[in-house]
Amino acid sequence: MPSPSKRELIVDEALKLFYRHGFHATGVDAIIARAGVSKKTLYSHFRTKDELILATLRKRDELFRNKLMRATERRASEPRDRLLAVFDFLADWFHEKDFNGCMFINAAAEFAEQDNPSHMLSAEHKRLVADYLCEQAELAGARDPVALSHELNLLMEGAIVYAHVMGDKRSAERARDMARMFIDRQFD
Amino acid sequence: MPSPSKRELIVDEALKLFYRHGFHATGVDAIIARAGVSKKTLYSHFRTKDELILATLRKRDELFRNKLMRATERRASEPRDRLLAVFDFLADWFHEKDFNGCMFINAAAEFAEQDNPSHMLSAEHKRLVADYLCEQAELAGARDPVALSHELNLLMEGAIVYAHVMGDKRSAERARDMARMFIDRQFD
DNA sequence: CTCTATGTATACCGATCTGTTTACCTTGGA
DNA sequence: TCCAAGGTAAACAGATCGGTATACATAGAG
Repeated sequence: MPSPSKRELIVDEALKLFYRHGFHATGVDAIIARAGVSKKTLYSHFRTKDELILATLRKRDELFRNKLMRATERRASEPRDRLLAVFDFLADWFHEKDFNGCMFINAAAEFAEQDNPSHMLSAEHKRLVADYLCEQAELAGARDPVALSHELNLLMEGAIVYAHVMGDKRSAERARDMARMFIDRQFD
Repeated sequence: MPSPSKRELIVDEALKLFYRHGFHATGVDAIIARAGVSKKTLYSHFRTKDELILATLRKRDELFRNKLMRATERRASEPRDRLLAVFDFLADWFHEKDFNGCMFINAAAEFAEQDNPSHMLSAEHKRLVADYLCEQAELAGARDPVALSHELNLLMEGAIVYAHVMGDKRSAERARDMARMFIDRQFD
């Protein structure tokens, strides 16, 4: 049976390359070269490149949401404060040297059809982030947690686009200021 | 000298294909086939595919901003109302059958480096849209037109991402409701 | 020691990519 | 009528694509 560490190695390198250069622009040859693995090994773990892309997106989803949850829970202990702390997490993320936007927005751009598996997985990721926000909003005792989570999520997406397309990293602070209005409105 | 109508034909077909399938995934062979033009003709008008991509993005920018301005000015005569009408334009756009997100967000996803010409052109497009919003905010007599235009623009980007990645077309209405708060705040 | 599993390295497949070249056609103007 | 401009169709070049196959190395278990 295939060694799990090889598989992980491949996914990790694919993650970096897909995120930096895009999915279509990254060939499997580049991935195996960086992973130090033969092509046969790659195709023993993944039937096609598309399957590798899906595995990569799943790992990215797991890593990203863990990072988001850890960061916000480290910054703030009260759920209501965590709703704001999400935007501090964004600010840090935007300033990472290899920031290249949201990988799932990028994936949806390259796999435009709504029924494409990679596109669907991207939508699922966004839904899971919104679920986390909703959960925190509930814990905070917001009047309408669902509506609030959608508002905050929409602000996050806007900030990410601003930061990536226009290179304006202050968008995290702007979105944070905007978010405060919607949070406060839930607790008057 | 090359006939202008041929060039236009090529750009128009490239626009459709790039928007629908992405830039890397669309080959020049598909473009010339759809345009009914020989490869030599394409390369007499554009030195490389990248140059064609840039010309395509320039045309998209022109078409999109004209459509945005016409639609908002048709819907509302007062500048302050136009700021809200932008989100009605978004709603209509999201419901077009060939809606595939914002072509410039998609371009920035495929050409991730900030100094890539296509990425820079995408940033410029976003800046020009923000300029239009700022102009309308000024005409409306907003207290801080620059800040308001950034807020509205960020809401627009968020709504677009929501609509494309998650397929949630109601995001235009949600963003509109959110926008009202920031607009009203400028005129108390 | 030997067999088997797992891996590497590499050649190869057919398709497709961007871009060039060749040969031929059509059309308008002097 | 003839010529040049601008076009088409198609072959071609060289690289790269995703994916397969072959040959060989290595290491652990019996």
